[in-house]
Amino acid sequence: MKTKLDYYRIFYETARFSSFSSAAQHLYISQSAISQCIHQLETDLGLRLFARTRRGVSLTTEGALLFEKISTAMEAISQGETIMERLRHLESGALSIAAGDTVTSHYLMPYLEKFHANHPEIRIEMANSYSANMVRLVKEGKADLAFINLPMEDEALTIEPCLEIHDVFVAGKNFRAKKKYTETEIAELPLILLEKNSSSRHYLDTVFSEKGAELSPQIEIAAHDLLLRFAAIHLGVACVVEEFSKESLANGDVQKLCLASPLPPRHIGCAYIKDRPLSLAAKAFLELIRGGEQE
Amino acid sequence: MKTKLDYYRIFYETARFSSFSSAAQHLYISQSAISQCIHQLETDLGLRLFARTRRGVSLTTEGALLFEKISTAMEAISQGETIMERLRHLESGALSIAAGDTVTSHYLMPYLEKFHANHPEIRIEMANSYSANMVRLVKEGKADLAFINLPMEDEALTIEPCLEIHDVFVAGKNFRAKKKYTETEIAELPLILLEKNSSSRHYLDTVFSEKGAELSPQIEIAAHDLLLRFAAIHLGVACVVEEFSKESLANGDVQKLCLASPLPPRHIGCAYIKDRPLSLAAKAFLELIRGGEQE
DNA sequence: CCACTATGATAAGAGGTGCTTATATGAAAA
DNA sequence: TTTTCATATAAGCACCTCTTATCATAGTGG
Repeated sequence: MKTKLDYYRIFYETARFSSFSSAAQHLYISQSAISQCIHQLETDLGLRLFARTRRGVSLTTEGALLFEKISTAMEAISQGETIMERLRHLESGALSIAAGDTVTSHYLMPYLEKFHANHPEIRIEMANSYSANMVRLVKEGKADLAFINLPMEDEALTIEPCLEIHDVFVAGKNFRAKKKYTETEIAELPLILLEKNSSSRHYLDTVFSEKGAELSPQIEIAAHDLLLRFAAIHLGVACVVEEFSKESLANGDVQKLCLASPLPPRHIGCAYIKDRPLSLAAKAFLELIRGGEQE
Repeated sequence: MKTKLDYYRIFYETARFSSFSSAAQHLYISQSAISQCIHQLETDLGLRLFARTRRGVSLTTEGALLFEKISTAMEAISQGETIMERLRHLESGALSIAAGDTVTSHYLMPYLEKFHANHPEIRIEMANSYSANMVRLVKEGKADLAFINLPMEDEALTIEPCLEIHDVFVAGKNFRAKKKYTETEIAELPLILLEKNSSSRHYLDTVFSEKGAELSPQIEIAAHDLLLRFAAIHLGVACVVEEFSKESLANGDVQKLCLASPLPPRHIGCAYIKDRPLSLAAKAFLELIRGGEQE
């Protein structure tokens, strides 16, 4: 049971070549080595494995039985090595990312596209959820990376900010905006906000209540894009992320309201388990995000 | 592709134990050895295989993929070793014997029975045929041993006599036998002989023609046992092998005719390929035949 | 028929590799 | 803190595997 495994590889090749000398050539070792190796194997196993004939060797009944098993073993190992090779060159593998819809479509999309272009054979798995849930996915190893709203603290995670975002208030184009709004004035507008369970909303409420203003929106919805759509048709004033609203702002569907003191910027961060190496695919994707030169 | 295979075994055990130190204990080597080995593997493959955590290690995504393959490899090898072990102790394998019906039933049977009793897990395959055909089976590796009528010469075969047999003439119990018969007298009797294509018949013809007597049997048949049956019901005088006719002779169904000069003894021989080791099972069976002490 | 080639077996020796022990490092537990 | 339990690293040695060289045998070819 403690026979050198390397002997089996030699046995394998020798059996395939039916010759000590040609196997030796193929393995770049001397014929003598093969001879000794097989001899050793036969001694260890207590069985004759090869019948020595004038022209090379041939497997005995017992040797043939061993060869069956060793073949599958060697093939499995070879497969494993091939897989490792491919993994190393990112020609295979999987990338599992957890991120909210908004972040995915307005931020990650181009990176995903590029990553897929660079590594078309890597399967990309996206998981959509709330921040807390995404963190859980990462901790359970079900996702490599999670893109979440900061701030977020977790002992077990490395969290690095990757995008600065700005919360702005927008209204439809016919809305008559004042030059500047104070927090209190904003609070009096007919607001369209995200639902209370979202971290963005939670953040917003916190900021405003610190300024002594309570937000009581007329409309609460779950999707960022709908905020823009609702604002565009003058259902109210929405608080959106400027970076995720470029299109609507650019084509004039909505206008941005000026605040006396703009809301402090927030960050989108990328979270992954601290003491566990990222999969190569995840590492590569992270490099892409960071703006590093991709291989 | 030229990574030391032994490393994979260490990798395998380490992965199973999720710990360098416990794997080390289990493998009876030092923890340091494991550490170095895994490090080497990771370097060779260019991938991280284990995530080092506070309590032991765990496979990375890539490591898990490798482990799948290495597992099947290690299991295959383990199976192979088990098979070899069983073969060595004759707890498994096959024994393929070529022999004629008569030889099988009157000579080999008790050996086969004993062999099977000793090694119940070895499958016994019997091939029935004529001598020439049996020799072919052995040469083609389709039979380990062939039991044939001697003399028989073949460069590629080792042929060892294993049973001396005597051709005798027998008649039914009512047959009035003379004291002694000469060859010529025998030739004049109503003979029952084997068919011309059998080697026994060929031998008989040769012997008699050397004595100047031609045999022209009244009845020719293919099976030895039928010779006895025909002789018993007084259809004529049969030439049979004494050793294979003990029963009929003993219970008086037939009587043996005395010859002035008995026919020279022949031999049954066991033939096997000269320059190819016998399978262990065949070797063991041969030992049994030779009367050697079985393990 | 004898040299020549190709097979594997054997002997002896060198080199290298994979162990060992010892120590470092780091994090968690006490 | 100190202790404990994990892995990492360093240095050196012993063994084991491969090499070279030679032998042995048999088939091949001129």
